[in-house]
Amino acid sequence: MALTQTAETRYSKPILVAVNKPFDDEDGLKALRSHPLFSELNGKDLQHLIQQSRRLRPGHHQLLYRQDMPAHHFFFVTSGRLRLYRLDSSGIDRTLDSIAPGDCFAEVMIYADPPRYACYAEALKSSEVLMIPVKAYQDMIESNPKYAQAALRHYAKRAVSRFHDLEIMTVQNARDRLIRYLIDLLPNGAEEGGEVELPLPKCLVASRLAMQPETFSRILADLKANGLVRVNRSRLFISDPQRLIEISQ
Amino acid sequence: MALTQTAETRYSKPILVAVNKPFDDEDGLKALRSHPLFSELNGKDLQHLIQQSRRLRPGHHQLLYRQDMPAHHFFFVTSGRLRLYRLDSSGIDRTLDSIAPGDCFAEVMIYADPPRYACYAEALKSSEVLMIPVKAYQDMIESNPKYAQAALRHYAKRAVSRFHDLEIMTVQNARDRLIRYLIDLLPNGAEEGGEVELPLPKCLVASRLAMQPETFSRILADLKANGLVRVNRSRLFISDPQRLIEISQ
DNA sequence: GGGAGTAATTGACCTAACTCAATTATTTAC
DNA sequence: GTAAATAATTGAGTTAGGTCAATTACTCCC
Repeated sequence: MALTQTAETRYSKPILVAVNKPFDDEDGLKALRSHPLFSELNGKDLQHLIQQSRRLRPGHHQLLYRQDMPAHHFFFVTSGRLRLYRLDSSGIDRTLDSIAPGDCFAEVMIYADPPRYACYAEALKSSEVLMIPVKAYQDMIESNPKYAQAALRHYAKRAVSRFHDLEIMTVQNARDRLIRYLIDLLPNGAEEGGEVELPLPKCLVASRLAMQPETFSRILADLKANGLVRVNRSRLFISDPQRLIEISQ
Repeated sequence: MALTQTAETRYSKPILVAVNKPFDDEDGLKALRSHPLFSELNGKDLQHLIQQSRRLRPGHHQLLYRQDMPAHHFFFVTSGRLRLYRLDSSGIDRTLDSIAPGDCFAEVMIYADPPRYACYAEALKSSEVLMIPVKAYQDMIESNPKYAQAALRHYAKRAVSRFHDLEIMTVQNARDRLIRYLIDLLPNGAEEGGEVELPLPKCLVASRLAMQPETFSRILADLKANGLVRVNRSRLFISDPQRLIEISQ
């Protein structure tokens, strides 16, 4: 596999630059087709888009882009796990989002002006990612305006979901933020209990929720002691979400 | 002015229901035309949209909608000041955004499914707001696909800006969140100093930044004592943003 | 313009959450 | 498979920021 390495940071492995490699994976293609940004595309347009894209296979801690870099591509994940984060002047690393297979990321930069990445993106384990040129997608939408409807729905949904993330962060205490975060991970929300898998290692969930790893650990230990969650590594079992919500009044 | 009052809450004045009233205000129309969601529309389409819309004139503490209500309209502000907030189970009120003339709000709900408002919206002073039926805007875009481009740019921008808001909230200490917030209010960012007006009363800025009003007051007093900001009511003068950033390492 | 209600400030006190440190698990890399 | 690196947990001590309370300053009405 032909890869070249460019710039490096003291926090992560160097940025990965892919040499063209066909995206012919059956499962990957299927996943792509089921994403709202691509599901409306006809076979020819999708094929054309894929031809202009490149496949990346970043490993653990490998950077895909860094904040403030010009954004010429956006990404679709077919396997693995990634995270978005920012670094402030004192080098503190703040996790903003986790990315799973089937997700798109940096896609909002398609219409940013100037198009620069708003954060860093790194793989948390070996992943496979399709790197799509912004221009290719834009051109396609422009030449086929009916595609814009689906994109519009996607972008609006993304804005709503960021708004929701923001809402959690206005909760003033760490315990309640964590509870809100866990409830959101449940497939049916607060409706019924279930098992959830933390999408990030605990120390990064802590960072995402603006608390220290020690605080995260203590809160979780306390919820466990009170029979509110059962913990097995990064899998949590929540039998009664309503009770969790009650104690977070 | 013909208005009817419906449901009420213990937090705000009742929701305002407008009876049709033409939107023929020169300045208002001009403001609307300069918003990305409307600037591309031709005169006829814009006129048609306005005809289907209603004008509201909410007063202080008047509610425009409440969270979880079905969202049939979105809004454009021509004068005044509003805020978006959520209420949690214990009745704590968390401010999520401030809205100024020239802004649109609840517009992301156009493509939500199901379309329900994600928060409350209330006027902070007498304001004038255009209430646009979601369906009217959707129909117009669908019949005129080239309009979708501008909408797409707007939605993407909105998603980026929510992401940025989220980023501030991952900052762990109250002082640094406040500093980041102030820098963002400066017209040129950290580039050069200037005067900023808080878009919300101080107690609501505190709520927006997940801190208590007392904490806000103390931090601001401290920044003032250190010559970092000069304070005059809700107007703050920041002469040296770089110094502010430095101390927030 | 005066009174009611709300917002802002300040002090004293307290506690949630941070820091530092040491130990034990768990991953990752060779 | 084993060593090295990283993540998680737990304890002890400290502090930022929350809480409660009292005072002052605004703002919005009538």
